[in-house]
Amino acid sequence: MMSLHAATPESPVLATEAVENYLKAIYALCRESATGEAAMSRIATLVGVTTGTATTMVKKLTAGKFVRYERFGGVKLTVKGDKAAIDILRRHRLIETFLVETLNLDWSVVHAEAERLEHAISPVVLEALDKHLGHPSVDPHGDPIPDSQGGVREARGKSLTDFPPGTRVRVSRIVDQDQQFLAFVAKHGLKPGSIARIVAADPPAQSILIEARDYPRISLAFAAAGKILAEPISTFSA
Amino acid sequence: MMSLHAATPESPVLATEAVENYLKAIYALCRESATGEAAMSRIATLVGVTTGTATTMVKKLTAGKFVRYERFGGVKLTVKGDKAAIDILRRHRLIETFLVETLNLDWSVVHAEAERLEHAISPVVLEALDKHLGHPSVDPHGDPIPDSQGGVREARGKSLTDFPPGTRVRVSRIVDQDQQFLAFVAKHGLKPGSIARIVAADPPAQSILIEARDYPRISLAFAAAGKILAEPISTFSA
DNA sequence: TCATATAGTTTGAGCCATCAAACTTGGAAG
DNA sequence: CTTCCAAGTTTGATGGCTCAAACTATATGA
Repeated sequence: MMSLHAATPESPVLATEAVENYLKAIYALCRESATGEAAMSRIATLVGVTTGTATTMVKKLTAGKFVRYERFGGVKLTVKGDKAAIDILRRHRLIETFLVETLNLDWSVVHAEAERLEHAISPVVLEALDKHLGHPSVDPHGDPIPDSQGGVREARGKSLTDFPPGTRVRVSRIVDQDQQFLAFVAKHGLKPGSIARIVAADPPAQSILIEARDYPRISLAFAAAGKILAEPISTFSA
Repeated sequence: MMSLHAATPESPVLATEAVENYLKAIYALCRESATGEAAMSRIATLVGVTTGTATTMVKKLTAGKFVRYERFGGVKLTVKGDKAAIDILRRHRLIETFLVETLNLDWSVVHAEAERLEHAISPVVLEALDKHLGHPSVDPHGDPIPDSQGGVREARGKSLTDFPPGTRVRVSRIVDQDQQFLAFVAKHGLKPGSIARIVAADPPAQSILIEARDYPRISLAFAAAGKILAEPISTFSA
């Protein structure tokens, strides 16, 4: 597995904590953008720095062959940058899983904790953690955990807004790390693995009515429902 | 429990990773010095910087009220600095214990790993870890783990060189973090908890002969034996 | 086509932690 | 006493990351 903790002679750019954070941000932005490129201002916002700082850093990443980019153009990960980003993702998600599974921390708060630890964990500890957890394939939010070779199996599942009323579904993934939102999701029984039924859709109100098993029905704005992915359940299974 | 992760208004000195490392070093040096003070050059060596850098940093620690010191004088921890150092020690030792107990990593390599993680772990995660481990009182090296109030119960036990030949002892602590030495200790069955018998002492050769239960007898230089602490066992117990 | 707003870039500065090298102290040995 | 050395301090510089503010390119739309 590739380690970010060794500066190779051919690349003078250290994999510092800052570098790792930029790579993570660029990876996420490339995923969700139509063009597959990340805009400078989005990178800056996500990392939490000014755009000037982001420009400077992206130039350094370019020098280190982590990204491809030219003045006023979009930023794209190279194969090397992609590998590095996936490695960070693996660390982050295994740590989150550990915090929930082994330490019983609240599902909705582990993201921030993992954010700090992911930069300090070595390959040796990481693999021991992976083994301890039984080589999990998804983290507590339903996000896929890349394997040690860097392979990512994106979770299947469509957004809750895409199911016709009446469908019974199993929640598979929550695509948002906001603590408030995650707490809300947990409170209404919509964590990954939960079973729920789409009661109705109300397009004028931009919301749907949903009922998780053993929870009262609630109405959910499209914006929120869109961040919850699920799979339909045939009434016969489970 | 005191957290180093919040800069309080009254102290403009951040508890950065560097600051934590200096505090740990100063704590260790004050313990083992006769005067209870740490010499600048020793601090520099332990932290791994030049003495000039250490001087600069100690001045900053003084400004932050972590230590007391004046030009050309020794360095001493204040109550605040002592608390901070003990907090770091607690993090370090709990992490080491976790790495050995939960992740089954080799006893002799966990020190370096803990060194990296101790700066990234938050109070919340730390307390969860402590609970998960059952509130252990010593780490794998036999070093005491400070409790969450900052109390440290130093382990009892005398150095192996202090027992008369024939004594049966239980190893309680290894006072050295060198990976080589720890591996040696493990290889000959002298980890904390092990039972051994002092076979003979050979003052001219500056060594003792010792035999761990189920291991062949070995000869051990005073220098090495001095770093292994143990308690005598009455033949009736265990 | 031109003006302009928006996105991006550059520059000059600062902070943190570090080093090398020049300098200063204090004490021990003669 | 004086000398001298080891220990400690200071200074000037660097690298990494950041900001604010001045500047520039691009695209949109009038």
